[in-house]
Order: sequence, then structure tokens, then C-alpha cells
Amino acid sequence: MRESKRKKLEAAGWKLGSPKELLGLSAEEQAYIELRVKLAGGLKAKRQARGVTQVQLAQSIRSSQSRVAKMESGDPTVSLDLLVKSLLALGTSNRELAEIIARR
Amino acid sequence: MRESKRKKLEAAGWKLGSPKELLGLSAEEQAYIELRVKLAGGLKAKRQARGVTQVQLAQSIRSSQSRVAKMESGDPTVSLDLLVKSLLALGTSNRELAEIIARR
DNA sequence: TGCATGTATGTCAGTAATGACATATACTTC
DNA sequence: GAAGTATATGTCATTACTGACATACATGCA
Repeated sequence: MRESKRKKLEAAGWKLGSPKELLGLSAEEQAYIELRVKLAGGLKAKRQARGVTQVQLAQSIRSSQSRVAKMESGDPTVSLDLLVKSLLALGTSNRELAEIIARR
Repeated sequence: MRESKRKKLEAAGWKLGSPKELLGLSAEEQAYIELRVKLAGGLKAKRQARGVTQVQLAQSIRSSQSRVAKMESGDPTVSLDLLVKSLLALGTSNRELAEIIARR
């Protein structure tokens, strides 16, 4: 099983709407989870491409290494805000952000 | 002054980083504000195109009319999460979301 | 004018996300 | 195998966001 798939499934272990089963994911819920997985993956890729450690990134956004790790692992307690701010802090442009989101 | 411009400036009345002045916005801060303005505008456009009232949208996302109004006005107390979830609830695909973000 | 509908703004108690910290695991390199 | 570096996981007090509510503003229409 590919890693991206696995994380996607893991990420589904969330507080979902009415139908709690994975199979019952609504289109919106699915899109939302996918979005988060993409941003998480994009963040990790961007960070590594920049040769930056989690500690260094954490400092630049005034957060902590543990939170960066959680961001990249798709932890449900991390907000889209923090995810996006982190990507921007790594020099990601809005256009690149869009590319990450549109990527399939 | 165009409305989009005005809102952008208003949105800058935020809790910013070290340089509090508008002129001192860092590239990331600028990109972040722009992103929020785009999403807010995209939400309003999408909702109106769907012929849905703020009250109806609020019900579909189990929120309130006041919060929807705040979302569309670029209120800083609204999270990206809620903004994105609202767009998804209106049937926006991740690809369309990317288009909104990439739009200049 | 009065009334209905839609949107905007302010407040607030409850809840979710936060950074910090401790600690664990995984690799290197010596 | 100890020591160093990078990442992962769990907990917790503080902060930020939340829905709900009240109310104000705007527009249209009888």
C-alpha cells in the first residue's frame, strides 16, 4: 500500500459527520481529508527540499517540533491555518499552494 | 477603491508579526491575507451563484448566519478550516478551490 | 409607512487548537 | 554501544475559534 493511501485512511480516523464508517464518507468530507493529506505531504516535501529540519521550521513559525511532526503526519488536531502558514513560511507562493491542492 | 482592495486592507487590521504597519507586511503575511480574501470572495460568489442565503448555508454546515457573514467579510476570527469547509459544502471541488487560490 | 427578507456586527460561554515539554524511536558516526 | 541528530507521540494549561443570540442595517413591496 502506498504511503499516501495509508495516510489518507489514517486521516479518516477523524471526527466525521453522521456516517462514521469510512465507506460512508460524503463527497465534502472526502475532499476535506484529501486536502489535508495533500497539504501535509506538500509541507514535508517542501521542507525536505529546502533542507530544513522540523526544529528549524518550528522556530521560523514560532511553533514547536512536535507540532511540525503532527502537521506532516496529518494529525487531526492541526488546523489548516497552521498548515498553510507553515507552507507559506517555507516560501510557497499562493500559486504553488494551488498546485499542491489541485494535484491528484 | 475597488471592494476587493478595500477588504484586503481591512483584513490587514490583524494580529500581525513584528512590523505592525501595513507597509511592513512580509511576503508570507501578504500571501496569507491574500489567500483569505480570495477564499472569502470565492465563498460569497459561490453561494450567490448557487442562489443560497447565508441562513441556508449556515444550516448546511451547522453554523450560524452571523458566522457566514463574518466569513464573507474576511473577519480575522474565522479559521481557514471553516472557510474551506463552507466552500466544500457548496459543492466546490479541490480543483476549483485551487483555481480560487491561484486566481490573481 | 409598516413588514418581510437578507445581511452585518457585537458579545459570550463552551470547545478545539496551540506551544511547550517530556519522552520514545530511528539512524549515524565514533 | 554510547552519543548526537532528526522525527514521532502523549499530555496539559493557555489561547483562539465556535455557535448562538441579540440587534442593527438594507432593500423591496404591499
